Amino acid sequence: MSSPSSSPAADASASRPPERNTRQRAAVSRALDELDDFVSTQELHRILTERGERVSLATAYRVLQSMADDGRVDVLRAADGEAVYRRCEVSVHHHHLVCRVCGKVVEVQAPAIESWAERIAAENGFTAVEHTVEVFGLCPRCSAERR
Amino acid sequence: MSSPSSSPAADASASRPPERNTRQRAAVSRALDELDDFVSTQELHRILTERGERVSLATAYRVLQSMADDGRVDVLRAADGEAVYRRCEVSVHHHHLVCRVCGKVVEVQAPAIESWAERIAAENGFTAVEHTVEVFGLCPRCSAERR
DNA sequence: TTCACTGCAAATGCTTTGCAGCGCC
DNA sequence: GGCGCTGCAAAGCATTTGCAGTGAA
Repeated sequence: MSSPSSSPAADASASRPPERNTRQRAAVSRALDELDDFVSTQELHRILTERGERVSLATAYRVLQSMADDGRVDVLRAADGEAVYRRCEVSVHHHHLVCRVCGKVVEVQAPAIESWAERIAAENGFTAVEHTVEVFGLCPRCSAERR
Repeated sequence: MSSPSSSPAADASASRPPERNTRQRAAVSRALDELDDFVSTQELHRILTERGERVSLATAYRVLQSMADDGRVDVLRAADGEAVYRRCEVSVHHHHLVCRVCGKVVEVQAPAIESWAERIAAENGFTAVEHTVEVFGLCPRCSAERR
């Protein structure tokens, strides 16, 4: 998901120009460190703006994209197609049970999933594994209203 | 994402207005029957047009969306955020192991995940469950290049 | 000094919507 | 006939990009 199939740059950071240390990149990186969940570029930009950090939306897009290309952040697609990012190696790992009608969210643990992901990745020779599991459905209340 | 091995048309849409049998809906449905893979609305529209089936793009979007709402098709998000659809109950449900550098994808089975999702949803009173599982890491080749 | 990085605004491309006419039930 | 369904064109939105100015190395 980081780099779509057709991407010619299969050899990651092979011959890419050096990266400069700018105020904007530092701000994005810092904000990601403080966030546990996935955020869209729009959300991250709003957060930065509210903090008084001046980073243009276009730059936020460019920074997050370059971080994703280097594998410094994980990328997912929200249900509505918006791209959402999260710093890798997150601390407290958990998953979400989300009501697709009212949006209610329940955090759930899944030790079984963790080991499954590790095993299946190993079987296919993958390393530096991360995973995301989202379960959608109708919460008790919305289930009742549908009836 | 796609409903596990549960009942297909589980809850017949509560109190939604009846659905009419139109040439356009039939054309979309027929086209989906003949397709094994996921297709975006744009692709489906192009296919219909090439066949001489006159269905506007807006209608294609509306029909696919209503089918998705009723659970008659599964919806996924392509890497670029485009929504892709596939008729349900066809192929086996599976998940993806994705390389975050080169984008390589390996399809994997996860019967354990299916039952786990069902169980955890039930424990919280959720119904009409669906889930998304994304596992990323570095594929064998990219793992080696990073060394 | 060099050239990657930024901001801004215009441009993309997928998806949604307002409206008026059409045709299934 | 009523009203859901269509087509068309006009938005909406997230995301990308051209360009010229700015600043890190």
